[in-house]
Amino acid sequence: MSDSEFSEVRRLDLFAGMDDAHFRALMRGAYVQSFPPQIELIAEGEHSDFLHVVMAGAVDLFTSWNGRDTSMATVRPISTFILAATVRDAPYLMSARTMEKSRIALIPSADVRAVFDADGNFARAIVAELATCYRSVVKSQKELKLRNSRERVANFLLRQQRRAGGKPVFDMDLEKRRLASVLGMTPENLSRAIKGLRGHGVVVDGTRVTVTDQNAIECFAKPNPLIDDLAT
Amino acid sequence: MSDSEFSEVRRLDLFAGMDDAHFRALMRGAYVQSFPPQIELIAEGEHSDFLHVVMAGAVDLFTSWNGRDTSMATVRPISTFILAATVRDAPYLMSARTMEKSRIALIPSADVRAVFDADGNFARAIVAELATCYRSVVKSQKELKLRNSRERVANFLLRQQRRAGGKPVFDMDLEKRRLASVLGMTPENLSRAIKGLRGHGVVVDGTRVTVTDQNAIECFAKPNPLIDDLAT
DNA sequence: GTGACAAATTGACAAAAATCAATTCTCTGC
DNA sequence: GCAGAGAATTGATTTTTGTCAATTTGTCAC
Repeated sequence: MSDSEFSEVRRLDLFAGMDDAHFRALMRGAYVQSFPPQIELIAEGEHSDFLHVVMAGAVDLFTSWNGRDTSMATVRPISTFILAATVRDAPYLMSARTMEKSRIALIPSADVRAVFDADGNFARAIVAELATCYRSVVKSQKELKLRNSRERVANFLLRQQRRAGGKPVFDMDLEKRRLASVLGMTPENLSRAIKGLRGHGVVVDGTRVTVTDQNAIECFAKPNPLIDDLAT
Repeated sequence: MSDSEFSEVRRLDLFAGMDDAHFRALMRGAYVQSFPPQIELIAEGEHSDFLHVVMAGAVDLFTSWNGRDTSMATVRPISTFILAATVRDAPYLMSARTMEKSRIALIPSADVRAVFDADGNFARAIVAELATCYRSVVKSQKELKLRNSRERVANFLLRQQRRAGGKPVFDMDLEKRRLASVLGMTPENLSRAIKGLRGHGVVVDGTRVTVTDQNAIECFAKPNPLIDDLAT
């Protein structure tokens, strides 16, 4: 692991507050590896031997059942995934694959659990992280159950706009077929939903989104902080 | 709080391992209250002042948006809810109401956070509980995205059967309109789905479920531990 | 640039699910 | 036991979503 990577990991909320000796103990067993695109990093059902940290690139968390599959989330730098499986010492509920060339740090789960017992700050950070993850799945579940597909698309675009700085023109940083899967619909339906939003002040051309009438789209989407705010 | 209630709370996974002095400190500020059915205990968006523990009865966690609403989960004794909001000191994402006459213990959130800092065992228990909650929402989200309504009903019945001891005849302990909402469908559709399962070895009469062909229903439902196991 | 391949779009259609209206059933309180 | 209210069911219909097939668009290696 390079020095700059080392300190990048160190700065993560999860590790920032912990004792330096403990952090170094964690990193001793860790290693960083580069993966090409479309590599399956973990498969659901496997036992969780490592906590993963995405240093660069992007990772898709997905799951399948009975021949169908669906994207649950995208993990972008710098953040961790499968923390819950690690602390519970339980099998992964989701599979993970690189979406692009990615650099991943792997920290042995056993070390995470050991240091957790020794370092109160780390324990607190884990609690905060888990609670945040939990709340984020709850929000996404609320969206799935309360909104139809067009509403989900509209609100996704508004969230994306905010992430991109709030300007009326911005980029979807996501392949459409994956977005469709994340939003729980087919790519065909996503196409139609996007077309349907033209009447509500949004035009999408390829990956470029233009909000022609901010008021109209917000009026249609009715974004709600208890669903759409990423932070709280 | 009565002595028996006190020790019931004490025995919860969340509190079982913690120091006795800390537990008593937590309980000092806590109080227990009885509520009639259909009382709204908390409303989404409110700030989380108390960790709630259901001692008796049942509580429905639900959420609404734009005039629609949906049940997210049912909390039965003895367990806590809204732990994530408490530890994050953040607003509730869901509302809660009693489904029947219920007895609820209320523990000030500030006390929970304070004792968390002082008691390593309690911190560990909170992490375990949060990770479990997180994984349970992930499972439920997987079910929503990967299964159609009839499959969701079939798997729900199998889960319920297991909870009830695995015998071929058992009770759904849930009102059908609420079950429909939990499973993300309308009551009308639930009715039809149940009728459709008659061809797959299950008959439902009122609240009584009879599995006439265990093999057939399992073959149709294809239950999966990574979705349907409550524990892992 | 060109060809090859994957992604995105479009239209026609099918399936799933929601809605609406009308009963029927099941409690509960009297 | 009976009335009334809410829950559950049923049928008819509409809306939403998914599926399939064909076409267009975009991207990347060469």
